[in-house]
Amino acid sequence: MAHADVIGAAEDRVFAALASPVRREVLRMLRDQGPQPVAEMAGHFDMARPSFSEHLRVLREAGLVSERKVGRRRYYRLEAVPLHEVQEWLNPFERYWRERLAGLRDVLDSLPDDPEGASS
Amino acid sequence: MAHADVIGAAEDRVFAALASPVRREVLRMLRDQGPQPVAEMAGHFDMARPSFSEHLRVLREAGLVSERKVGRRRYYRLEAVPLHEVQEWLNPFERYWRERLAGLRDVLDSLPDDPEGASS
DNA sequence: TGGACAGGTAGGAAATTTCCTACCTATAGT
DNA sequence: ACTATAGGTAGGAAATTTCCTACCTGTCCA
Repeated sequence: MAHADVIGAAEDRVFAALASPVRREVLRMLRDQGPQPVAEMAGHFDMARPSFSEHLRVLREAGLVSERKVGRRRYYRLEAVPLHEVQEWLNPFERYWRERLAGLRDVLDSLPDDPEGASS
Repeated sequence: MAHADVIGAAEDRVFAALASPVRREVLRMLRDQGPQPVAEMAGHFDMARPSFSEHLRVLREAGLVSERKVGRRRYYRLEAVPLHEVQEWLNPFERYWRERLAGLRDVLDSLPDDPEGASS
């Protein structure tokens, strides 16, 4: 069935989009500061404008952002629903890291106090 | 401070590791079927052995799997804690997709019933 | 109507990823 | 010791990603 392939391809694009630190930072900026035009975001990155445009294209094709034209600006906006799909992918793993974190906490609790952090 | 860079680099490696459908599938297999030797997992992929080894290396360097030698086999095991860090990255976005999903549900509720799903 | 500005596309170089074949190492069994 | 098996490393081709400079389009404003 082709439907599952399309879903799968969409999932691939979302995970691939998140693989870049630049693109994750863009999502964070849109989350914390709301919709913004390109120049506002691009100013935070040491990168030529077309390179930044390319990152926006990857985010757009993953469905993670949308754009709205206002005059000669394009406001980009966070579209968070695909991130929900990522979380759903993660959910079945949760019990495994909870086990591990619980085990780690037990070990730490059994160590002598060391408020200064003597590691190194 | 170098520490944050190291943390950042670790986060990068985890997200980059998740970008491959093959590697996500490996994590799922280790989750659902427990620790397994390489051949058992590799059999599910149409890929030469060294290519699969390379995927395992990426997962190892991201801290997402560990290996334990038993005879001449190496059992790989899921290490889920880095996935917890992914979930923590995702958490601050949750309220945005919840808004969206709630909005979508309202729209769907306002549509006439269509049990057969008429979308082609 | 002519800049100037926002932001995209085109085309290409360099780096990285993904896959391969060939080969090496370590362990098990005879 | 010899051979087979598990799985890694080496080296390289092809595809993809990431960045660049140059240029184009659309909108605003004088």
